[in-house]
Amino acid sequence: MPQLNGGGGDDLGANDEMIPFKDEGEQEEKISEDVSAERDLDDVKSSLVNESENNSSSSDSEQAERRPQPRADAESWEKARDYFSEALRRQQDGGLFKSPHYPGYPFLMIPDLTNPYLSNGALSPSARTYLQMKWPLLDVPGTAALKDSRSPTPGHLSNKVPVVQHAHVHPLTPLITYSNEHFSPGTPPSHLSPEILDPKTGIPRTPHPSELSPYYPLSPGAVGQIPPLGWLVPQQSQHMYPIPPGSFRHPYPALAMNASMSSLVSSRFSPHMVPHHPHSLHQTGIPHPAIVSPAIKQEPNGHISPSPGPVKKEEDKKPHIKKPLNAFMLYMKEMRAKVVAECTLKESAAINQILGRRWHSLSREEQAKYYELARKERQLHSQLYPGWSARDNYGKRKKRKRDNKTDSTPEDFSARSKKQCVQYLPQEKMIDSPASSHGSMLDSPATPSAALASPAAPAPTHSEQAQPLSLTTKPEGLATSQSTSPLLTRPIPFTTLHPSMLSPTSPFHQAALHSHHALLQTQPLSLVTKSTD
DNA sequence: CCCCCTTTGAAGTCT
DNA sequence: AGACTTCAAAGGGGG
Repeated sequence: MPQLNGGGGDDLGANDEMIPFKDEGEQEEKISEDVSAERDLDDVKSSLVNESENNSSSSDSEQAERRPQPRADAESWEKARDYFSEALRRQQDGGLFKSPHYPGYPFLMIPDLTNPYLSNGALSPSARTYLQMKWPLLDVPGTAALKDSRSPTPGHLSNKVPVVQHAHVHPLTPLITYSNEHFSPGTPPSHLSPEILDPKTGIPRTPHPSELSPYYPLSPGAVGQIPPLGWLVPQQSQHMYPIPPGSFRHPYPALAMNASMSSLVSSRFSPHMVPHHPHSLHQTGIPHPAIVSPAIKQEPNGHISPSPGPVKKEEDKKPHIKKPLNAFMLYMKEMRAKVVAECTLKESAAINQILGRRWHSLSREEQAKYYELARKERQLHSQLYPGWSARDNYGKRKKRKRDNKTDSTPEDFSARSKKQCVQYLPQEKMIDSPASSHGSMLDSPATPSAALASPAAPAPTHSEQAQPLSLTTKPEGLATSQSTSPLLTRPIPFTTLHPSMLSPTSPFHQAALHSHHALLQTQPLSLVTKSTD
């Protein structure tokens, strides 16, 4: 489906829907402890949120305080800051960036930069750069109006991804993201090309034929717009991605990057996805993270073939293109490390539970950021892989457990996983739900967009269905148990909009208002419907 | 060694 | 149209 929201305002979308807090109650029962734990996490989060809301550049500093970074990084980081400052100035001066579309985006997402879990606690400067570069994607305004003046493209982006991106990236952009999970700890220093190391195995791999002939079904236009690999070059230093000879280097990769690039760099762009080998680069020179070479990726079979081995037959030809990440996934990637840092537990399942809750506790704006980001990713993905369909990946994974989840005792898992976190927690009162604290959920994506014909309309599924039902995955018992808690029915408290959002010029402003209203209107309905169950 | 678990969301298939 | 399935990330646990 074409993503027509080019227009933009609707991008934020997602607001109509409210995200119900499913299971809150149940979960609590199961994991009351967890709740408290969550609180703790929420604290962390709230602090982050504040930062973001303040939109101050303090975040980095704050983070720095929390986790002092290695000196080496400090320098580069410093530079980065300068750069951002500069960008910010431009933004303000030039007015190119009306108010931040995503006020929250900024610093809040950087979490991982200093996260000890990442890269052994020290994200290489390059990594930061990498992150910075990624950000632009987010910045891509859905609206043509926001386009960079330099942008050659017409204002109508229609269902095309705003490929043209702005050199001037939002100053904050860099922060975003995606973590560095790909920057595996112990990632080889600059001279080694991380991209050629299998993240899991750490085994250096030679560019695979499949990789060599990357398949970038980019539309001609898109391709043309994709700049050379300059962005791969770290700003501060060239540690990270060795650029093939001939590649041009731009002093400010981030600035030079356009939407396409940013997307390329986006979340899934793991270094290893970025072949340093000249051959591995597409003419565009831009690998996409979504593409996973069967040979390399430990896919379904779980086999990892470090060795390029035989040129994989057909499979190679058709690399596995991953689905674009959804908003929550993006959030997870970003926040996981943080959560992990907060808790001793490392089990992803447990972490994910927490993340799920935190997700709900996010303010609408915050979630909106991710929805937006996800939307962009999808757009980009669709552009990059026009013919790709989610269906293509069906069956590639090992068959998933058939919903037997019900039998599995999640409690077990939760219980034990939560405990570890609990230790940290202040054990304050266990609030019913994070939602209650924030007001919750609300943000579901895009309903508005849906209304607007946005392709990505976030399925209302969760928001609405989930509520009382506690959906699919949850054990039935839980679902049925108290489902209809007052909490769910609670009107949305969420009234706070960040000032920046209120900027008349900000698309977000409108979207926010729109969504807010929509939300208010819709919520009751959804509640009603749900509660009846 | 490989799947499960767990989360939400998107997109696919099925009824 | 609505319900249901699959997959996306992640990484410890367990068979």
